[in-house]
Amino acid sequence: MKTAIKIIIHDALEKARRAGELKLSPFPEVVVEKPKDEKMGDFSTNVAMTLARSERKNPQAIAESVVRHLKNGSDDLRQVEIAAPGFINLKMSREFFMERLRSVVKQRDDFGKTNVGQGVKVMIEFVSANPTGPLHVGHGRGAAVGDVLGRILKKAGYDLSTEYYINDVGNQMNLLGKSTWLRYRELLGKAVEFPDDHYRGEYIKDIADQIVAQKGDEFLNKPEEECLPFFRKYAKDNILKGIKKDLAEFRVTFDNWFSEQSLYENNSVATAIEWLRGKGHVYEKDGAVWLKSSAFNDDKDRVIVKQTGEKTYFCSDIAYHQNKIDRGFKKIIDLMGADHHGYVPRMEAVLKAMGFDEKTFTILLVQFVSLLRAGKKVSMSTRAGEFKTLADVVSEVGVDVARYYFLMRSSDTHLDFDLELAKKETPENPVFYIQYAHARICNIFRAAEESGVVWSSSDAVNLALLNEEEELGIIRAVLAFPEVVEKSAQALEVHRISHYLLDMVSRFHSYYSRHRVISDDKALTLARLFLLDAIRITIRNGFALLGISAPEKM
RNA sequence: GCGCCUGUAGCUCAGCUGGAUAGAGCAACGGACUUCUAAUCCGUAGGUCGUAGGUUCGAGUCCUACCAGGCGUGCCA
Repeated sequence: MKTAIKIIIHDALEKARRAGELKLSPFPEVVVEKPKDEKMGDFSTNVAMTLARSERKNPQAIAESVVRHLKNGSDDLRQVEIAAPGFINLKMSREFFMERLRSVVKQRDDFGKTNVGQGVKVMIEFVSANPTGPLHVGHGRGAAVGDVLGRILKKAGYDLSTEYYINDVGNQMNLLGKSTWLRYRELLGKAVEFPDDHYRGEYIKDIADQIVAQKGDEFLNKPEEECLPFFRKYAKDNILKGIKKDLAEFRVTFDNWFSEQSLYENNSVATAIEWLRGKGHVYEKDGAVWLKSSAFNDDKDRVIVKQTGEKTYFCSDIAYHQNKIDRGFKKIIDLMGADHHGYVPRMEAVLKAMGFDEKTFTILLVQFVSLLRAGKKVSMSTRAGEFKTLADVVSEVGVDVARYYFLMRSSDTHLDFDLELAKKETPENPVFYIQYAHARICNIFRAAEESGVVWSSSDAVNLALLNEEEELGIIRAVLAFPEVVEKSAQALEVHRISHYLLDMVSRFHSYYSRHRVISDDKALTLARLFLLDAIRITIRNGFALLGISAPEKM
């Protein structure tokens, strides 16, 4: 919608230049926004102010000149005003809005689609939690944000792939295998000493239990080294299966699950190191191999091969990202928990060293989640305290609520997730507020059908009857949806969608309480049903982006 | 010490990449169900945008310094 306005203003500027009134070098970027107060107009632009300096004229004079050329341009304009200190406020004709409202209903599920992405290949990697235990609430936030970001990017016209990187090698895997093996021995009556740095969770015992059931004491008298590979793999597979199940229930799916181990098996890690060595980005010191990341803005150089000959986690991550580049992704997004933020500069250094445009590599940090119950912090310790896994939270509050809570705040602020508040079906809980609007609309359609109204979205419906101030406000809000999607995609911010829906829907609730939709005035009834259909479509499409259901009854 | 995030109404948070008189929800107070769903709506009250400077026509937004909270600063992942 705003692009249409941009073009109109652009044309007016062009005419002003030809008339010799403005120099326009350089030609300014036209910024169109919505005025704070809807009474001032439907749109406004500040070009006159931004031009003041380069034109060496005062904004008022520039605005006057632009407006002169605006007036005899477009049928869509109803009124043009200049406001101090130089804003140009535009009011659009009714037809301008009504045409677009019709197109919302025609587009249905596609409403909100844009093409800012222009089919650019994007990879977004998220969650990527070690398969050493079930997902916790923090992972849940990352999962929700990553998943929704993906949906938004797709809607905005990107060619998107989502991926989960599985850290299935290295020290953590060894600890996992060892932990399981120890629990196994314990179950079979051996006295074991369980080290502090091993995985102590109950789930390890469950896995050991399964192994006992399947394999009996087969491993009891074998040496540790012979047992560990089996325990490692068994525990990993088991936990990974659980992670996949939890995510699926949370409505999060991935296009690809990428194994770290595969990078070793096909020699990618070694190849990556050699490649960097060839470029002179790698050197040896103290018996280890270092990446010269400090040459690319990192605080210091980083070890990629330890003295022991083992590769670090960072090392395979280098190979992994080289792999992403090789697969042709032009935009690479990594989601990480904020506790990993120390990792950002070195990762950026790697991408720079590999010659990848730094502007198209983004690490998004998702801040912590504090789980509360009625205002009191829920302990997140591994000890069998209160709810701590994602699955637990989901089963308590439901998927819709859980997702909404993770998505309602900007991801770079800490999030308080209060379980009691989340369960309340009151205005304190915005999910229900939005869902209720949808259910209400569906109910009106049911009532209309029951009373014999035959509604349609045909062009014969006279939208000019939508004259109420509230109606025009809602129409404007509905039509803004594609821009919200676009902005979310550009800023990589999911919470904009939640906030938008809340605002749009509150206009509907307010409208609902002031005006009846179904009345004896048949033409007006049809026009209002048309509007409600558009609102309903927008709620559904918005919820589809958030992965939240839109119930027809509540 | 250094780095990252945050600081906006009593509470939880927005603020559209620098625009017009800083906005919602909750909590408080007062109203609205004989109607298409009251899981709703209407009204009142609530502010030194952490502090101090700077940049300009214009700053909650940008730059600098400081204060407070969180996180990080491994040959862990």
